[in-house]
Amino acid sequence: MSLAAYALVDCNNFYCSCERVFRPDLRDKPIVVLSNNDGCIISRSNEAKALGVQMGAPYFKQKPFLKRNNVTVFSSNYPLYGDLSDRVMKILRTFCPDMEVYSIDEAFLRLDGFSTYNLTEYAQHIRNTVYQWTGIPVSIGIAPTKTLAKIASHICKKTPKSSGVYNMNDKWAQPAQIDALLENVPVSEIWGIGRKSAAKLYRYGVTTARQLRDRDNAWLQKMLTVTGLYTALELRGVSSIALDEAPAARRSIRSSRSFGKPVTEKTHAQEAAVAYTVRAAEKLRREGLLATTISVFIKTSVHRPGDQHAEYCTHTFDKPTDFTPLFVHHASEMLQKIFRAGHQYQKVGVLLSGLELKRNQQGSLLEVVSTESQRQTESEARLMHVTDAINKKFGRGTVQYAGEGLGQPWKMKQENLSPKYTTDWSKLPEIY
DNA sequence: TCTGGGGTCCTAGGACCC
DNA sequence: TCTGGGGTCCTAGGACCC
Repeated sequence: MSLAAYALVDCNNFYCSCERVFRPDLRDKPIVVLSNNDGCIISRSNEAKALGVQMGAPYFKQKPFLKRNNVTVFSSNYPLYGDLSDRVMKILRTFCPDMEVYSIDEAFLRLDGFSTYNLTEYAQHIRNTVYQWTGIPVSIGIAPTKTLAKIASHICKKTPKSSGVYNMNDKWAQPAQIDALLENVPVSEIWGIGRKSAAKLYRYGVTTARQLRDRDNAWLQKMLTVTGLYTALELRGVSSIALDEAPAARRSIRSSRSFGKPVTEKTHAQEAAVAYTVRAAEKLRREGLLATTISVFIKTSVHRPGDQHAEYCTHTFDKPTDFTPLFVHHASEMLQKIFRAGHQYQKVGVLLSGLELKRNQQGSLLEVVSTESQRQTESEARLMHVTDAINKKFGRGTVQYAGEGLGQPWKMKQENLSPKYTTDWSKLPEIY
């Protein structure tokens, strides 16, 4: 029987690579992409990594260094990354229909059906095609499980001579080689082992992937719950995390953002809560969903230890809805409740959950609907439809809720955005 | 002065029911 | 009003992911 084969296709430095598609002049130059609010560095080109720029480093601290070293800085352009991601995924699907789109820049392929192929060569071919058709370089790791495929793709990125593909299955027949390989993987780098678990494992002397793999099941489950056990099984080559080809429906929608500067006024916090509520509700309708609960949270900055307050509050509706004014009403009310004067708040957020498909709602034959409430529902739907249509056509915020406020002093910082690259999405097709 | 945003899953514990 | 075990459902909190 042949070995199972999962491939992880991982776009290299994805956001940076996307920016380079439109700026070929930056091909061998150091570049970075910043998070929202120009907060921190979330993508680095290899040249930037070589300079020692750290992932997640606060931009304000790195700014002089970046300037000195001629690093080109981009603010994130998510519509662009989303579009390029779609193109990459479409190409991958033509090579292998058993596919899980794992994130904006990663996909798992299940290559079991390709046993007559030389998988390494096939992966090379995939890689070359993606690069030719999109300009995005990818790394591909192949292994008997998803967790090992992740490791394989890491190895691949670190080994220049791998030329973009690393096939662990080739070595599977020589256990000593696999042992040696896992010996070199720190436990903290394993997919599914985060900071807390890594620290815990360290305390018990488990520092490498090989050591984790060789612990007994009961111990693993006790220390790391079943998810940790699955991870260890996967390291042994026993596939325990299945390919998720049709991801389950979304369960929640969140809209939250850090303020441009700390907020101390209740009205400002409330305006932000309303604005995020409006956005979350737009997303809800765009995806044809209804929500049964809305939550609002508020928090101070972790970087100000002397001034800490975080709280959240939830409201559940009698029946699922997508009506913005209703969300807005409850969001404001809850914010009033959790806001405490005297704190410098850093962030508020809104979460819609208990989601269900709107079309599953229609045609409830058992419910007795009065013509009055029927008419009410219809006019609500029409109102939402019209506002969404106007905002889509003329830009977000054309029709705005009074509660969002006009000045919006709490808004994300924009000063550092480089105007040239915040291109309106509608302009991009002209470039192509 | 300035440190992202949006998700999922697992578990423990409480409420409720029989 | 007391006694008991066990099941289900919900939620908050923790941990992880990109």
